[in-house]
Amino acid sequence: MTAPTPQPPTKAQLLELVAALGTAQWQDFAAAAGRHGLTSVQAKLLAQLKGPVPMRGLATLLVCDASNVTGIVDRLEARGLVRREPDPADRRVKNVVATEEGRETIHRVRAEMQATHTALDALDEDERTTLYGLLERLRPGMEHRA
Amino acid sequence: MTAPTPQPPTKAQLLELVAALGTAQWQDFAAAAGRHGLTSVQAKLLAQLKGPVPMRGLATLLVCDASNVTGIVDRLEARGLVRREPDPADRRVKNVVATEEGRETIHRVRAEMQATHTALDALDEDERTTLYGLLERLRPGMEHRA
DNA sequence: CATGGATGCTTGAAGTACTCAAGCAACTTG
DNA sequence: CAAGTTGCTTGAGTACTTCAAGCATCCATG
Repeated sequence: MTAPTPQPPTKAQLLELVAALGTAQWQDFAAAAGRHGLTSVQAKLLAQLKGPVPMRGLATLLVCDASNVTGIVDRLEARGLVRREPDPADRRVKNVVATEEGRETIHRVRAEMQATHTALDALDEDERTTLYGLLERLRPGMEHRA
Repeated sequence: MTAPTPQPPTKAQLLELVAALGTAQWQDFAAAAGRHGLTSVQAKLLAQLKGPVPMRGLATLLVCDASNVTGIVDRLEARGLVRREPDPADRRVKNVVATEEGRETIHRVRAEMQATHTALDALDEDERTTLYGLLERLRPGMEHRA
């Protein structure tokens, strides 16, 4: 390992590789979600619900218009995977929470991302640590999109 | 760097980080595409056109139904960014090629992914090489989706 | 070479995702 | 309390997506 300095990849190559990996993981996620009757967008929303989140918060997390969230939550609610609860402190706000079934479903979706899990198994602990460190350094600049 | 063996991240953490990065890059791509009047899907299709590609090939590359490609190419063709050419060897096939304007457009979109470029600039050559190597090892398992 | 079965593309129907403009309710501030 | 702000929904319009059908062309077998 730590090979004898191979040709450093160009930024373009690295970019393409990251994109390819991201796409592959997304496909894996979408396929797993599909097996549970969810679209990838619905699953992604469900994945954000560690606790109660107001509609507006979801729009921010998903980087989309609030009116879009209404529809997605409508469909998830129709399936009994989430619930809208009134916010005790502000009557305008509706907090979305995952139901027990919702939590189980998203948990299974994550567990069933076989391609992704298998891929990660190809690395040992040290490599994972290194990778994590490098990726973390990549993150900051990616966050701040106006 | 190469810190004194910090806690190795769990697979879940690593997974989440990769997902976050993928999402950030996709947002960046979508925003850049939007500035040129393209949806992210249209831009993604355009990005596949290094040479002539039959409709069916595009469906395979984008992992979607062939009938879906018809619509996307229709809209790109209406904007003059791609062209459908008959295949000399098989009259059923239509090969899609990017026009000069199409090539320029996708080139600019890539160049304008500022957040992504800035993020990659945070790494030096050695780190990029290491990262590339690790990500490449991740790829194989991600490819084989039925 | 005729015919039956693939294969490549398009169309139409139906549902999801997405944005923008408007509207209503509720909060906040002067 | 009035005016402005914020949170959510609705409605219109477009894009994306799949599936089922249909047409043209290719290919293999007899």
